[in-house]
Formats: sequence, structure tokens, C-alpha cells
Amino acid sequence: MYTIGKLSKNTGVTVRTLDYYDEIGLLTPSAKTDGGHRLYDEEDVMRLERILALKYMGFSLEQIKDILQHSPSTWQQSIQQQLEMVKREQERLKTLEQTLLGVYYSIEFEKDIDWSMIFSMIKLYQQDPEDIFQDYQAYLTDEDMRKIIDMNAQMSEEDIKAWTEINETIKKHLHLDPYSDEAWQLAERWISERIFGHDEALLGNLTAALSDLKEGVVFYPITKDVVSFIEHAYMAKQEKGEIK
Amino acid sequence: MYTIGKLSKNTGVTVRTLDYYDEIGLLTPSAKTDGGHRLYDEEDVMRLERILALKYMGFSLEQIKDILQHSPSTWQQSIQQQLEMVKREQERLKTLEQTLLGVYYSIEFEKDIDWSMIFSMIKLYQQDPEDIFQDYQAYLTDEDMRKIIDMNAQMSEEDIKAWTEINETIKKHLHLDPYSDEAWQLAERWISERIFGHDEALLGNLTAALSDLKEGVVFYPITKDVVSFIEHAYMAKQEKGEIK
DNA sequence: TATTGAAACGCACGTTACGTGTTGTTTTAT
DNA sequence: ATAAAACAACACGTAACGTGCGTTTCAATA
Repeated sequence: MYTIGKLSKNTGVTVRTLDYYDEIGLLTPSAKTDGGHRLYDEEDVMRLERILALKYMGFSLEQIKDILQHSPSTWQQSIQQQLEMVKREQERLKTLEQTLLGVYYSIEFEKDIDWSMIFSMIKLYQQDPEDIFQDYQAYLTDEDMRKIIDMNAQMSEEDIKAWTEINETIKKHLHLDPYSDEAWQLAERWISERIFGHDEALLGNLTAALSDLKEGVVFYPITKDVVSFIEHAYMAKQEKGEIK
Repeated sequence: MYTIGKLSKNTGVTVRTLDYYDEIGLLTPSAKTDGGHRLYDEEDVMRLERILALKYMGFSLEQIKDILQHSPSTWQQSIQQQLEMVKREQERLKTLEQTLLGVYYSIEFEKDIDWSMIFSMIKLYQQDPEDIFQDYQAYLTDEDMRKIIDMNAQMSEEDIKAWTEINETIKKHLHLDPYSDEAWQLAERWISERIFGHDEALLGNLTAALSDLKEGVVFYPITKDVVSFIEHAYMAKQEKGEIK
């Protein structure tokens, strides 16, 4: 039989936490002294170990109470749900990391932040992926969209840095004459940044989509103004007959 | 000028949230009607966009208040801290995912859960990695430890499933005579499970460490009882002169 | 201008998993 | 027997709001 203090020392759980678990009925001591002090036996210790294990796995105390009431055969379902939550959370953190990197380099190259872009991006992410697809379904094939999503997911820190730099550079030179050599050089750098892997069909469809839709952002970090700049430089080059 | 209701509709933020932001001084409307109703202008809208962007990035409202008071040049530091937090969180979720998978397959193969193992594991993870290393430094080289950590990080779901299965199988047959063929077959399966990549030196050091240390778990999911079983089967085979 | 329904205000209590602090009681050590 | 330590029980605080609820103000109609 352990007093609450001994149990606390053995498990590393604070007395207040055990107090709380008693209060919410998650772990009630199986005995008490005449004076009312709580006494925990081996079975209680086992239950506490289970509670801590489940807590580590990310379950709430309420869920833990439920789980421990049921038989182990039903636990697999809870664990699978938890696994899915963990996977979703990992994806969220991945896109969050990319966002933070994008903003970081955005400050580095521009000394300022494109807030409205980030805001549009958030609204984009908060939508159901299905809904986003619908907006672009008229312009992009399923294959196209898969490519963009993959592209987004696989960007390394270096990719994001390079991509942010060329985009910020272009934003500073939006006023350039599309027919000028400088504009075309920027456009070439943008296109060759292996983001699209020289997939000109995809690029064409995307520019078409962007011309018609109002939002400034498609998929991070592609903004309408930059794509429009590229498009114009591209068309100018075609007019001059230097590309087909 | 927007009323709180209009602003709410435009941004998707609830009125109560705007109410709260006003209350904590995060977003105070720049004007009010005679009757006391709040009026937000364009600048307020911009500030709200920034707040939402920073919130999306994982900052607390308190942090956001601080950040928005400072100049953009100091923001990079905050973003980097946030990036580090995100990376740490991702690592936590990765090990958590592996734990959940381990438990999942543990139920599948054994119809029961080794709670004390999970509990030891938690205590292990809660320790400073430095402290864990210290316990094993007498037995394992830095190279060894790096291998184990890599091995742990790179396990796929399939690896975990296979690994859990062989471990659970062995746990059911701990009573087998180390000199028996069955014991040796299990030991061979365990060793060849590409976890150690036939690294017998590492395996030897690890068994030595496990013999002396009390904890049941080293690095998930390697438990003392199983390693001990392998060791005995291995020694039996050596005695019989069938391996060197 | 009076009325009325919608919008907004302000206040308070609920949420999660405890931390921190206080006061009074029980246990343990001397 | 007495001092010191441990414990019980209660209350308030945290973060970021959600959810009422009664009251006041606004905007549009009669």
C-alpha cells in the first residue's frame, strides 16, 4: 500500500495530478486510513501505468476513462483513430513548416511580408480540399492537380528558399517591359526552377486558371501577379518568334 | 467602416472571438458609434489578417501581441523559434506514431498489451537523450547508438508490423529450451529481421548492456526478456559448436 | 415619429489538465 | 508529548474562446 506521496515519487506524477484523477474518478484509491488519507495498492499502480501510457498516446482523460472501461478487443479501433489523428497532425505541421520557411525567406529577400498572400493561403487550407479542387477542375486535370500537390509536399528547405527568392525578385520587377530581355531572363529562371519540371502544358493550364479566378493565391507559393508576369513575358517572346 | 457583424462575415471569425480580441487588447476597433457599437476600418482589417496569419503559424495570442508591436526585422527570430518548435513536434509525433503502431500490432498478435513496456518507454522518452546515452555509454559506442537511433527512426509501418510479430511470437515461447531447434529458428528470424542488419558486434554489446541494466526496455521495441532469449539460444548454438 | 426585429453589448459560467497557494487535519519522528 | 512532515480539501488561475442571457442600440418599416 502506497500513500499518495510515495506513489507520486515512484511514478513521477505530481500529488496534485493524482488528486485530480481521484476527483474526476479516473483513479480512485482502493483504501483509506481512518483519518481519510488515500492508500493505493498494486492494482491502482497498474491502472495508473495504463493511464499514463494512454495519455502518452495522446488520448484525453475522458477518452482514457472510456477505453479502460471497455475490453481490450475494442481498443484497436481507438488506436487507429488516434493514428489517423497523428497522421493528420503531421501533415498539418508539414505544411505549417513550409509556410514558416516561406515567410522566413520572404522577409530575408524582401524585408517585408505579403500578409494578404498568407491570409489567402490560410483560407485555402481551411477549405475542404474537395472544394478547392472544384474551383480548378475546369482548368486542371486530375493529373495536373496531383502534380501540384506532390510538388508542394516534396519541397525541401533549399527548394523553398530558391523558389521564394526568384518570386520575390520578380515581384520587385513587375514593372519591367514584357518584351525586354530582363523580363524574359526572370521568366526563364522562374520556369527552370524545376518546380514545374518544364511541364509547359501544366503551366499553361495554371496561367489560364489564374487569369480567370480572383484569388491571389493558388497553391502556396504561387501568386497571381507573378504568374501573370511570366505569362506576358512568354507571350512577348512568342510574338518575337523566338520560341514557338 | 465595418460593424463587428460585417467584419465577422467577411473574415469568417466569430463575433465572440472579435469580442475577445477587443477584451484582451489584441484588436481594438478604431472607432465607436455614439451608442458604443464597435466600428472597424481598413487598418483594423489588415491587423486582423496579420493576427490570423500569425495564429495559423502557431503563435499564441500573447506572442502575436508582442510580435506586432515590434518591427518586422525582429520577426525572423520568432519565426525561427516557431520552426524549431514545429520540428520538435514533428519528431514527437513520429515516435508517437511508431508507438501506436507497435501497440496496434501488439494487440493483433497477442490480444493483450505489454503496459509496463510502454510505461518504461515513456519514462525513457521523458528523460533527456543525454541521460539515456550515459546509461549505455559503458556498453555501446557512439557509432552503435547512432545506428540504433537511425534504425528506430527509419522503421516503416511494415517493419514495425513484422518486428512486433516476431517479438510477440518469441514472448509466447520464452519457455522453450535454448538448445532446441525451435528456439534457434526463432532467434534466427529475430536476428535476420534486418533490424540489426546482421551487425553481430552491435547485438553483442546490446545484450551485454541489457544483462546488467534493470529496465525492461532499451529502445523501443527491444525488451530485455526477448533479448535474453536470443542470447541464450545463441550461446546454446555456440556450445553445440554449430556456430563460432 | 413610433415601432419592431435584428444586431450588438456586456457579463458570467463552462471547457482541459492540471499548477499554485492556503488552511486545517493526520501521521510520523523524536 | 510535541514538532515536523505529509496530507485533505478547497479556491483561484491558465488559453482561447463557446454558449447562453438579459439589456441596449441600430436600421428599416408603418
